[in-house]
Amino acid sequence: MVLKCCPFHPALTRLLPFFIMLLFVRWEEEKYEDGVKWKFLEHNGPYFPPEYQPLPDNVNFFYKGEKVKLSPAAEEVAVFFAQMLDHEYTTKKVFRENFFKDWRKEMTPEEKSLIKDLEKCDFREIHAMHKAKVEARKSMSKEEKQVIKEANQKIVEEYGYCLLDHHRERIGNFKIEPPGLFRGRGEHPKQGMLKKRIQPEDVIINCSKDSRTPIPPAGHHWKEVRHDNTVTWLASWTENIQGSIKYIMLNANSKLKGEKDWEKYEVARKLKSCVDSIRNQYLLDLKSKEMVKRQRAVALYFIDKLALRAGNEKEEGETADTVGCCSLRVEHITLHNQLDGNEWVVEFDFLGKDSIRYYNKVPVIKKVFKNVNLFMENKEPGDELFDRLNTNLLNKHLSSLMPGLTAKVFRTYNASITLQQQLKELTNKSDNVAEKLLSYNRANRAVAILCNHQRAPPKTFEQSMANLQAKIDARKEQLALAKTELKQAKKEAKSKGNSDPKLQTLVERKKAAVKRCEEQLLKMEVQATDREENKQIALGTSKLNYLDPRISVAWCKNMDVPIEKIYNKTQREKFAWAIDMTEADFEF
DNA sequence: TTGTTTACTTAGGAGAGTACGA
DNA sequence: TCGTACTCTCCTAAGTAAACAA
Repeated sequence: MVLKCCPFHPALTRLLPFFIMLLFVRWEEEKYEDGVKWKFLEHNGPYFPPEYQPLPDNVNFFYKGEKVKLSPAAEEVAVFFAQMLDHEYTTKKVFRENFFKDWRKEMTPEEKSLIKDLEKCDFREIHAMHKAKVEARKSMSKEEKQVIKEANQKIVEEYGYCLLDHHRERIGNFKIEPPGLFRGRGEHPKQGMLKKRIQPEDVIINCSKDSRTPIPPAGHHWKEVRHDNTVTWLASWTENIQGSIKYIMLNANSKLKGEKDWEKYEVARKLKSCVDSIRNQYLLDLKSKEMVKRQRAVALYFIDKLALRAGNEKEEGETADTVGCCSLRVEHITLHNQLDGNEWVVEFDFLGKDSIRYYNKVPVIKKVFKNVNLFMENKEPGDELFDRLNTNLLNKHLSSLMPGLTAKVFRTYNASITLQQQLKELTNKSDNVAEKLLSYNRANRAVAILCNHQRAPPKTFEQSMANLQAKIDARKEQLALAKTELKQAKKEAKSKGNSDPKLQTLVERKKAAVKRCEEQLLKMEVQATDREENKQIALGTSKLNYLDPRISVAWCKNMDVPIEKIYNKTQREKFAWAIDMTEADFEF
């Protein structure tokens, strides 16, 4: 099939099998024995943020209106707070309390005994200095910006790459996270706490034995240097807020990540072939005598139909109160026998990952409805809906149905299959590229809605919408005028018996003007619709994480749409494997 | 069986960079 | 040419899930 539509020179055509083999090798070369991720790994270690620079003498902190010279450690933390003063969260009680508590830990005994009330602290000079710095950076000349850019380039060149099994690979996040005040998402109980500066003594380096070990910054040493080739990370450290481990890993365009991504979509495609029998099974399980099975079946029904996340249990008080499917509580569900003309409606209202609200009213089958009703009986609002179920149990069951199957595979599968269906339904080969792209975005949007990928409406949204509307109105007026002029021209031409060539040309010109106006108006109206529909929806997340790129590549090939129209440079790099290997007839 | 640790993917926001229209 | 609006990149938090420990 490659050959039959191949546009290459015959000599190249003969070489094609070789190229294909090369591609194959590039993406699927030497699978190592189980768990081994690499044989050779060399890098220069992470890049550390610059040391703290104390405030100049003319910038001061005040307590109860008195100038106070803070010790460097206390001053640095004060600066973190001062920099955030424009943000709403510095007004939040939890944030302020956490900050003040951690700030006091950095103070000298004298400072501690003096500074006892955050309300009496005046950070305004520090804040002003910070704002001035930001302003100065913005108004730098082209040349100054160029100098900074080149310095950054140099850092990337030195720390941004590693050598992994003969390939020079980009590192995703080669910089150690700088210290600052922690801002979790949503109502995070730890917001405002001090995120401490990471020292080389906190960092574990991972590289191969026979590589050049990264050299720690002068006067420092690493916490540990290990040689574990069953993991993909190059360096790690433990963060002080949650005590979780942070990793330095490869960029998404690396071979290792690419292979993993490809595998993910292959598992989802495998689900396609057995999803019917899995669905039949959980529908049967809805009637099971065992409560565990019925709960499992209902949870699976939600995960499959609504693309809910698994919902691991989390430690209370450590993070914002969010849930997924298995951790849903009674208070997140309202049942309606009848609602808006539908029977058996389940109303969901809960905060999911990143404290993004999930709100949905879903008509379900009667058996599911009755089961949920049963699960809720004799429970308090704060009780778990699925009290016999957890993600571990659910995934154990799933992997027994299909190797590699877990709850999150359903999200990938349903997202990708939805994109493929929507693209088929919405696009016509005869459309122009703009129309095809609108269809693509609509298909993408359908997936984003399914997965509940939201964003905050852009701050300038109302304004920019109003601007666009003003433009539309102006264009409408212009169109009305053009139409009147056309009418007038026609009338004049007719009065001359349609015989004056000059008047005929004028009529044609006016007709063209009307047409142009109508087209522009339509384009703007489409744009307005698109923007309005996209107000609170983020398309990027599904594109990057849930949609098999081969669907999009094949669609581009079929529709003669350049791949650059749907994937930007980073996305093309990440999906290079798909762009290389996908034919127009690819089916998810 | 249950809790803990680890490794990895998924996520939205901020700010930098770029394009586009007045 | 400038300002504004949109896009992209970076950042790092917040999930999932498997391995391991008790």
